[in-house]
Amino acid sequence: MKTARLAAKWRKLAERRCEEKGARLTPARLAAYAEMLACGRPISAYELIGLLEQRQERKIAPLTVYRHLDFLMQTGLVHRLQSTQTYLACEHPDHAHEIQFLLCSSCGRVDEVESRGLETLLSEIAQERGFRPDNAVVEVRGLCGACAVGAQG
Amino acid sequence: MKTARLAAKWRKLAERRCEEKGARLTPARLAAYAEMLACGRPISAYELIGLLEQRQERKIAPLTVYRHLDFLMQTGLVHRLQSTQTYLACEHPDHAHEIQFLLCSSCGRVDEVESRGLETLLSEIAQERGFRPDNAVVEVRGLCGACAVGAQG
DNA sequence: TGAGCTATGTTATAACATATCCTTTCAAGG
DNA sequence: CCTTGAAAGGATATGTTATAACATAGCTCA
Repeated sequence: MKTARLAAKWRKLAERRCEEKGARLTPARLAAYAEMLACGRPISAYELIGLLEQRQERKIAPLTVYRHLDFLMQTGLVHRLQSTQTYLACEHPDHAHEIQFLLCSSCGRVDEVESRGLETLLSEIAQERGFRPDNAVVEVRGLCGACAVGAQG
Repeated sequence: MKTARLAAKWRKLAERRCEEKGARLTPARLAAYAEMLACGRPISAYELIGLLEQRQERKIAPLTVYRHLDFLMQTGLVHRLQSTQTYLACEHPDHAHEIQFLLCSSCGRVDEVESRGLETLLSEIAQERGFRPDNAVVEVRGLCGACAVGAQG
C-alpha cells in the first residue's frame, strides 16, 4: 500500500505504541498515520479520506477512516480537536498525558501544551464541587505569535 | 405562539439582554429560549426542533432553530458545549463571562463553573508562548457528586 | 408610502459520523 | 498444511449536525 513518506522515528514510535497495547499496526493504519503526520495540521476525517484516496488511487469509505482514527486516538498517536471536529497527529508522542491546545484562528496552526499546573487546578475545581474528573477538553482559540505580530500587536 | 412556561425572572432577563444589544426578542426566539430553560439539560439542535414542533404543532426547519440558537448565544442566554455538540440555557445569566463546564458522563448533568484563577492561568500559559487568546473551551467530563457516590466513590 | 433593515420561511445540500452486514487476513492449534 | 476464530477491512446505506441560497414578511423611520 502506498503511504506518505514517514521518518523512521515516527514509524518506530507507532510500532512501539502498538506493541505496548498488543494492537496490530496494519498497512492501512500506518498509511493513515503517515498521511496525518505529513499533513502537519488538523484535518477533518473527510479531508483525510481525500488525501488517502489521492495517494492510493482508490475509493475509501468514511467508516474505514473513522476506524483508523479511533485506533490512532486509542494508541495516543492522534488527537481530536473537539471545537473544530478535526484530527491532528500528536506532536509529543513520547508520553501519554492530558493535552491542551492553542488554536490560531488566522493561520490554523495548533500548539500542544502540557501544563501540569492547569491539570492540577482543574482537579481542584472539580473536587471542590464533588466532581470526579475523567478527562478534560481545553482548547484556546486566538492568534499565534506570528499572526499576532502581523495583526498589529 | 405557544411557548414553554417561563418564569418572569428569566423573561425579564432575556428582555434586558436584548435591549442592551439593541436586538429584538421575537416570539420565536423567546419560545426557543423558554423551551431550553424548561428542558434544563443540554440538548442537540434537532432535539430542540422536536420539542418546538411538539409544542407548536407545526414543522420547523433546522435553519430556523440554528438561527435562534446563534442569537441566544450572542446574547449570552445559551451556551454551546463543544465536546458534545449540544446547547444549554445559561444557569448564571446575570453576567457575561468565560465559562467552564463539568459534564457528568452518567446522568448528563452539567455544572457551569466560573473560575477566575483558571482564566488567569490559561492567559499566562498562552502569553508564555506568544499566543494571544480570544476564547477558551474548557469542558471536563467525569462523574458528578451524586453519581460518583453511586459508583462506589 | 416606500426604502431599507431585520427576521423568518423553504428547499436543498454540505459536512460529520455510524449501522449493518459481509469478506479478507492472519496467527495459533490441530 | 489446514481449519478456525478473532481482528481488520470493505460496501452500502443511513443518521446527525450545520449551512447555502434565495424568497417573503413585517417593522421602522424618513
